[in-house]
Amino acid sequence: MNDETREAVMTATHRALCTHGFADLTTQRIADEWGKSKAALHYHYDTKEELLRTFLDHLLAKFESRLACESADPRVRLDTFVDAVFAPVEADDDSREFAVALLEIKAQAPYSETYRDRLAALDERMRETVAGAVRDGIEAGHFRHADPDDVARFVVTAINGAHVREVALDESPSEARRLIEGYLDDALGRDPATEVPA
Amino acid sequence: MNDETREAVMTATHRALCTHGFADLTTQRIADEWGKSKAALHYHYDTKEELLRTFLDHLLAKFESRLACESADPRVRLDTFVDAVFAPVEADDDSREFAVALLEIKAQAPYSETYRDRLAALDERMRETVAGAVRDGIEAGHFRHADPDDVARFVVTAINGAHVREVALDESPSEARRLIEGYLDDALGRDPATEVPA
DNA sequence: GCCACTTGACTGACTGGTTAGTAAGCACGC
DNA sequence: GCGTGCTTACTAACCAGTCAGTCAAGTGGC
Repeated sequence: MNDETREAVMTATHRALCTHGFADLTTQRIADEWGKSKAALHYHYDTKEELLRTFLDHLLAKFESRLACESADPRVRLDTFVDAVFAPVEADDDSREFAVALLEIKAQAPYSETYRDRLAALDERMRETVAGAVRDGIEAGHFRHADPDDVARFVVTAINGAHVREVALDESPSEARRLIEGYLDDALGRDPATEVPA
Repeated sequence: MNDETREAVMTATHRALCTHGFADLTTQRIADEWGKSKAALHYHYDTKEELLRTFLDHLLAKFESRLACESADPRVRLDTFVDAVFAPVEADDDSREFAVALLEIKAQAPYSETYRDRLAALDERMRETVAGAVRDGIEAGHFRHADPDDVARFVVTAINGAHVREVALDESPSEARRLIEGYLDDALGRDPATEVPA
């Protein structure tokens, strides 16, 4: 398949997903967004499931690339992580719709090993990012002593909670972000990083 | 409608929901669990939506009653709350399946004002329970000073997160419970309550 | 330069299956 | 005999996936 075609289908899937939600996402609607026929979609992807699997991989790869931060300062790495999680993707004006669709996917994870695996990989990546930064920050004397894995798990759990609340209660995530940052300050006794993020 | 009939339909809905999940919950499956025909359901409830609205009310009323705790000791009230949230309902051996279905409902909240309203009411109830206990605990000198609303919001957010993780990652909620209790100890400087929960 | 053929991308019409909701009629207690 | 509670049989809509065929862009032989 053409790279250009692939990208167009991924974009169409994303738009159809945001417009109609995961539960009402049909191959017809993806095809409509794409501007081609439903049969053309089945020409490139045998089943709807295969298409969605590809889409999810595409999505998580993009998100993981946003988590990457090479800074040597663990305080900067932690700040960048929180930014990456809470800031909407560039040029994506339906980040709210996307959050909705993502929660629908999370809710379907018990019925699909594919989804579960992808989400588990993403979760591990997030926890490792936080735990690594906390560990390095303690070692460097920036943070007070704490269990890095516990802090990471708690922070990511709170992020998961903020996600549900944004979707199910239509609550702005900014409140949750403030509380999570407050928790990090208390738990780690953070001194503010003076470096600018790389 | 008969009270007995109502209860039977609610139980059937609950079972069908746990067995098939929310996305695959059909009137036929509810009718099968009930032991009557699909048309009999439509005799009592005009639409599927009306039935589900009734079911959700039934469900949240039951959960709210579990949150009720009359103890005068705020430490006991807080413990009871955490117990109520994390302990599975009595005689409910598919609490995991129910958690799955509940997340599916949360994910559908953006598309249904009914669901959103019910979930918002439940959330407020939970936050008030925690905030009230924290406020009283501080006043009574059991807890160190902290913003009761902030603590409540953070705890409930973490509980929301634990819920997603249980469903999407198949993670036991016990780990999250430990972290939340640890947070409460740190944030409030809790001294253990010696009373037994009422 | 032209013809026969292949290949990749695609379309429109269709199939089989599933769904919420409806219609018409039946049993039974009062 | 009449309403309440129910059944069987149906409908209209919608869905994923299939299929036969179209079209354009090659490819090789001569």
